[in-house]
Amino acid sequence: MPELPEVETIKSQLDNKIRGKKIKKVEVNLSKLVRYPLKKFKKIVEGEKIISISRRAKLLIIELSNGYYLVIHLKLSGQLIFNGEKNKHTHLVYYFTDGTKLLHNDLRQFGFVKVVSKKEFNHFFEKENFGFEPLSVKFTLKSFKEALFKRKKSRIKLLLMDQSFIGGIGNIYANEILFFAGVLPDRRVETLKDVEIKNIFQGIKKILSLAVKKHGSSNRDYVDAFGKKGNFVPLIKVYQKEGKPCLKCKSKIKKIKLGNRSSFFCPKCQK
DNA sequence: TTCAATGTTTAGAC
DNA sequence: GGTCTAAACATTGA
Repeated sequence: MPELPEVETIKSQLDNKIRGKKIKKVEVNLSKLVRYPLKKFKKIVEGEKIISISRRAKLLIIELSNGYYLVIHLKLSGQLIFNGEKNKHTHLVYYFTDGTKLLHNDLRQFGFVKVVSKKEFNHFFEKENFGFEPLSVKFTLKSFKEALFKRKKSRIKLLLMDQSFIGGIGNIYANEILFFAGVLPDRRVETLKDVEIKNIFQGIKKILSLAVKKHGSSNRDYVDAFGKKGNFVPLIKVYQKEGKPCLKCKSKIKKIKLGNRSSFFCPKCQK
């Protein structure tokens, strides 16, 4: 579940809780999550202080005092919980010198932790080739239009979820943004009118910032850094609402497959 | 028992 | 090169 709002929530909470703490020991119960030689990983992490926590797209970045960075992706079901209770999906535990700890859980085991040195850091993100950071002030209507112009044939929903186009939007928010904008998910970029592009742009900003404020969506497994669920689910208008009446016009919400993912929309409100 | 699920990557097709 | 699809990863719950 972690899309931008969920990762952003965890980032802010962890920044508050673990910045400045020193890692005494790291326990690894499922080594495939660690995309780095295990012995080296422990050597790099143990004994270091946490300098900062940041986010790029859906990645969480923990900066260590020795110049290394831990780059974490939660994929579908990852959780980072401060001082939580261990369970059978707890694959990593960072123990701090003050007696607190940070759990990394992952039911589906798709997530990962990578180690990146200061030297490799810029190169790493160039290689990842993330697009716009949607809540940044640098992401403007003008830059959005210019980028869209290069992807004329794409279907708009697939593009919103394309991390090299714009970073951080997943299936839930892509559906919600297009409902907000009144645009059908399978529309080709070249058919979009100017006002529709503007509405999509505003939808990106509005939906994502509202979802950050609500600490994200807990549809299944997502919890924040305190193990609590997010509060955006009651505000979801179309995602997984197939057959339910549209909140605006009472038409039945429809579902189609696009790029192997479910897309939900109101056939009357979205054109 | 079968299917779908929040994300990404890869292979292959046109 | 742009774009699309299916499959793979692992597990759960409907």
